[in-house]
Amino acid sequence: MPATIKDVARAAGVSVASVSRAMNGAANVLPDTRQRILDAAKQLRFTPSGAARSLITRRTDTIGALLPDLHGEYFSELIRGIDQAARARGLHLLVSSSHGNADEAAAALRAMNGRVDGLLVMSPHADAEFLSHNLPGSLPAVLINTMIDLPGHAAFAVDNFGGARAMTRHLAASGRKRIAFIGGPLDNREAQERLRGYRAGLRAGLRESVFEGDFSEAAGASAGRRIAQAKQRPDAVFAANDMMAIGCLSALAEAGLRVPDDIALAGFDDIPIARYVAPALTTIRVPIAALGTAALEALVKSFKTPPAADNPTTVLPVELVVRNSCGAGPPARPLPPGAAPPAH
Amino acid sequence: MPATIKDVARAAGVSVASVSRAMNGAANVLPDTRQRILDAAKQLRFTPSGAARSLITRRTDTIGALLPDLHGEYFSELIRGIDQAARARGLHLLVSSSHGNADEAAAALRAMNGRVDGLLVMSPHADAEFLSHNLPGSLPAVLINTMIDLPGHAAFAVDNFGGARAMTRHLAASGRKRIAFIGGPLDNREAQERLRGYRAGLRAGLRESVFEGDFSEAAGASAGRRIAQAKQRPDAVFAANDMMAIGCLSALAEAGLRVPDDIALAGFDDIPIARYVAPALTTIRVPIAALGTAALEALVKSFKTPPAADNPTTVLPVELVVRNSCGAGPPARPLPPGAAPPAH
DNA sequence: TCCAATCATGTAAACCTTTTCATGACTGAC
DNA sequence: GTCAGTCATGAAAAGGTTTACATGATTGGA
Repeated sequence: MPATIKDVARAAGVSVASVSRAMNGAANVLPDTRQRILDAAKQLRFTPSGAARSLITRRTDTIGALLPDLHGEYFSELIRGIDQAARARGLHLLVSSSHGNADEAAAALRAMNGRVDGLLVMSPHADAEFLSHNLPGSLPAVLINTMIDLPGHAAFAVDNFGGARAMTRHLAASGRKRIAFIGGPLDNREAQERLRGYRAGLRAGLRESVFEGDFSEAAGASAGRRIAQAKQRPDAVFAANDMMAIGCLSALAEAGLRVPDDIALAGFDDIPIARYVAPALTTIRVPIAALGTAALEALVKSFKTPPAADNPTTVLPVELVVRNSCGAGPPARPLPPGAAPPAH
Repeated sequence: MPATIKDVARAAGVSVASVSRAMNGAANVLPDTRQRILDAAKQLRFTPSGAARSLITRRTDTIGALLPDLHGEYFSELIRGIDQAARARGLHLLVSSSHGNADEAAAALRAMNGRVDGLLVMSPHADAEFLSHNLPGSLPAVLINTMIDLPGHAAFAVDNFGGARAMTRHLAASGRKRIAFIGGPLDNREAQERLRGYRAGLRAGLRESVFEGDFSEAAGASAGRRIAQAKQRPDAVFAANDMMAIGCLSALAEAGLRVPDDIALAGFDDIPIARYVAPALTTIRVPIAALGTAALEALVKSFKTPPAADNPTTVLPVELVVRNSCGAGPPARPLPPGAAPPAH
């Protein structure tokens, strides 16, 4: 039974309207009265109820983020980008993660209604049909990494296709002949795009060789073991993300293969760990945090001016980062100091 | 202008009460009526307003987390533990981070009121006085890693002191004579405890040698440079967290020192990266995710039965993990596959 | 055939705040 | 001394939902 505005009003001997004014710093309240109210409020440990307040205000100062997951380096970076931009605007963050199926995701979406001013959506279930059915009516939303165009909603994505193609071409250009690919989950848009980029990057004459994976380190290790034993062993492995590349690296090492001498290795994402493994991982740098920031900023902008109906997805460019794991990197060198965020 | 329950009632030709009942699956509504209401609701894309609902229900199904930061491996792990436990109970997560000063933290605390059912607080500003002044009255809260006892609130912490003492003793036992320590932020409780543990672990005869740091990789590198040039160079470095140890590692390598041959190195936390650096980092494993889970579970429990007034902080045990960086680890070996979470 | 019980549905209060409008006191100018 | 204007304050509506209570219809038993 927390104190309400009424309790404060009674204690200060004024009306609730005056309390509201005093608490919100309205100009027209006598210094004397204001002080009496503030004292009473502090005394009673009064804090206005966010629910009641946003019911009448129609603002929550909160944005919701629907993410497939919360942990791991990738999401840590994404959340960092979102949080940074949100904080700069005094917005809070309501996160919701890991929806096993579309129904759960829909429920999460519904639960956000009335609690957030807008939505950031990055979900494997977020196809056009799902969204148009489940997005609470007229709640602004920005789509992340779903390669779909939903009229009235801004969308951001990373150039997964271009990055994967560039990496494949780089491996081919450095003389690798049999380039294997470890794929991500089949139903994942990003994984699909990366696979498509790999295929586009293979020059005529290079044979495609795809191993299945699911973006996890364990899957990378498993693929690595199969690759090490393949009769026609690949001389390069391109994993659809860094975590799989790292898993693969350990499997290759266990099998006695040297990276990059016996086999080149590359990843995708450039998560912080990529710099630290030995050999350091050649990868595609994805502006993960920038993706989050851009999405949040677009969302805030759409509060004022709803985006035009025809809004093609904004594709953020990626960058090839050559390190030692593909044999074309700089000579072995100490770890770069790096401008790292405080750990805790 | 999202549809409200009234719109649905009108469309279905019933009262708002019936709509509410139908939407919430109450038993006493005719199948025929229910279907009509559900159809109308779907047609109008109606989603109940969370604000209005929790205003009357006095439940939000959301828990708030006040954290000093959101990114980095440490918080990623912590959030993972919290999120996992929250999801299992159908709770949402409202996060708030990085409060430069106590006023900001207080504002964040206030903003949570009426939007959450309970609070997880881990903040450098969270001392007993701050909390008793700023915690919205009668909002359940659980304290994390603040070494303070606040009557009526459960508290969890990891054994920073014991862990640091164990690590220092381990280094001493393996023959190191001059063990330097890189400290964390001076105002950080955990850092203070770890320093205390370091001191307790130094046997009589070993001299204390503390370098300043702030938990960031850059600070670790900076300390590493100073250590490499010290006239009486230490033969072991114990960093107050892993990120500083990693920064230190790169500085030592740049200075031409071999780890562990010339100098041993140890960290604290056992963040995922620790396994991957070369040489792999000896460290103290902190059950970060478990800390989050335990805190959330205690919070949920306190909804039903408020904790007793005398609730000593629950201290979670830590574990010494010996790897190669201290010279006492297993011989160089391939990376362990590890049971890693999917990356994204 | 009538009465009691059951049950679907409707009415209205309650949750807590903000904000519009009304009121009345006071100021200052004529 | 009156009147317009200024300004602090209060009364009350509004926001969207849940729920206790009221109502009226239907059923079943006597």
